[in-house]
Amino acid sequence: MQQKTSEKVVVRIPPSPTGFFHIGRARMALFNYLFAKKHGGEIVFRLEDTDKERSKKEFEEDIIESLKWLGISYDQGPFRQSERGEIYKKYIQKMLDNGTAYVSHETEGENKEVIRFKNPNKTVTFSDEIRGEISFDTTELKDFVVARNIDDPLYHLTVVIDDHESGITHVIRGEDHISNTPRQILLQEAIGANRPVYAHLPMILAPDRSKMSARHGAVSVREYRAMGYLPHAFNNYLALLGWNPGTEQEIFTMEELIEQFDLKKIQKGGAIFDQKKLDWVNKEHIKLLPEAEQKKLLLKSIENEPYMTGEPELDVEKICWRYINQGETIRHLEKVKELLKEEWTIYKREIMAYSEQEGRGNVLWPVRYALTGAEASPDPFIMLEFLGKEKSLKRIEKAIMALKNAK
RNA sequence: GGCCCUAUCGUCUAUCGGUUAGGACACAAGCUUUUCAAGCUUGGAAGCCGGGUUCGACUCCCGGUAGGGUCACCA
Repeated sequence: MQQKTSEKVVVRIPPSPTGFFHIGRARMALFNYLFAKKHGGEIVFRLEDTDKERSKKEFEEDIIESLKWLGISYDQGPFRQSERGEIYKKYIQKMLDNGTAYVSHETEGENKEVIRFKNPNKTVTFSDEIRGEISFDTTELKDFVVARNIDDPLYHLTVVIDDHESGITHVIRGEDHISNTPRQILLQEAIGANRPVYAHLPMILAPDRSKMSARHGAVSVREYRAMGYLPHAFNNYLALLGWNPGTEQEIFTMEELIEQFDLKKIQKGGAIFDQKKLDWVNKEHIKLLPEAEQKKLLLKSIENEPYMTGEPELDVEKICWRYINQGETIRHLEKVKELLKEEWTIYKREIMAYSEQEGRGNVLWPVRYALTGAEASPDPFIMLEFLGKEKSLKRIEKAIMALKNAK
């Protein structure tokens, strides 16, 4: 049965702690979050750790931390499937009793006996919010295994039971689950669960259009976090990967994302992750920050530059701007040196006035270059501020000496 | 291979039968030099192929091709 739209929306974020939280899962969590918030719904956070071999506490912590960093909160959980054995057992017993599952004697495999689903062998048709109607003939699924034994259920069964128990109304997940859907629907029918609304999102692809993996560079959220991206910018970019509101807006706050989000506007094809565009989105978000915050970020981004960690090496040729001669450059630097003796608000204004008069580049370039010895760096005033008066004066003096010696 | 999904600039995308096919990132050129976590101007760049339907298809239908997903006692 399809859920009534008047019902309260309940979605789930169900990662399995078998690896670091990666960008694909982050985007899936984001879309669930946006959808739930948009409709005033609830979010259930569930850790799918039935694979005892591969599930690790370390990964569980990484998932929780990553969600927190992204600002994706949840209303219930985290639940761990490993702690819900009694619930699953009850359902398996029920299935065994009503004949929708049976104990099967195996000739191959690890166990002599497993629990199989009694497949009614029919065609299952479900409606996907993004792709429309999808049909499968489930005969090829055979009587698939649903549990190793009554205490050891497998993925598809636990998913269906948990979704049912949590009253999940919308399953928003990756495209890789499309072919899992019919067997889960069969299981829902066997345990008497409602059918949620399905929405299968396209995948994030590597630059060669293959599946994203560690081979293709950073894939875990923790790595992007370490690289210094703003969480809101990261969410913004992830949201844009496969979705857009149909307008030309590209930079969104979380609130705007929630406000404008719509499952119907999600793309059907996979999308390549483009770090250059992420950089741009991040930059745009930085511009929205208060000036003090921007300076802090800028300072952090250059903390390892040679001119911050040590003394800059000056190339005498590069001190002068374009065709301005050395004598004139010395004169400009001497003037700036003198102006620098004033207080910050004063000298900034004075130097600016002086360079407007003498030609900005003629004055500002030598100053910036003297301070950093680099062709690319933040502007001279920012550098003056970061370096402090004493260090700045020393470096300008050094540049003047270098010019005089070169004469 | 079977089944399923998908297909517009290099990338992310708009278009929902009639547009010079729009925007953004990236790229190129130029300007600017408080410029490299700026800004401005300009430029090149796309409907996978073949059939239909229609007065008219990027848009609807069918076929092909390509890519992706999935076929576990993993999740």
